[in-house]
Amino acid sequence: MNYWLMKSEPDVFGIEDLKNRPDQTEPWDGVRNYQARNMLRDQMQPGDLAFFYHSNCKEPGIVGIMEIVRTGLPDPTQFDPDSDYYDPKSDPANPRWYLVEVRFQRQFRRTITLAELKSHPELAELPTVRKGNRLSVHPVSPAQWEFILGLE
DNA sequence: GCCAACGTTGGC
DNA sequence: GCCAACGTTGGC
Repeated sequence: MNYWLMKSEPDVFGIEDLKNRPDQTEPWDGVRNYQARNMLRDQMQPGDLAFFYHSNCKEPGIVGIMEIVRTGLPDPTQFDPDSDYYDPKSDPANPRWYLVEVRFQRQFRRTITLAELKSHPELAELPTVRKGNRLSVHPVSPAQWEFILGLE
């Protein structure tokens, strides 16, 4: 059982959108970074939990928790010429990009902002607060996970 | 295999 | 909208 943090732009897909899905479940598509892909494909397990992080918005930060329900699925958007995530170089016989399916678990009472995350020395090693880190998916240690839960 | 040019991310 | 940081591409 592992912990993760996954970023999404709320203007594109925010936690409200996940909560409002009929089954509160969504394929987490569009990851186009090899490091993040490797984690999605090789390390994530059903039952893992992930923080939902809102990026590139007015108040970036962690807004809730979701559960990883299915893993190791080829991302269909890579084969769709009409998709923003289309990748003409990906071979259907050997897909380049993968996704996991996530399910809404709960929304925090408030956003735990990036500024707040940065203010705690206990979180100095959290990739999201490290300078220059842009990974949209990354692991969270059990200690970091518990600490962040305590901030809510 | 190097590296310049270009593209993307994402905070501010 | 700016721009720093980082990733990818492609010529050589």
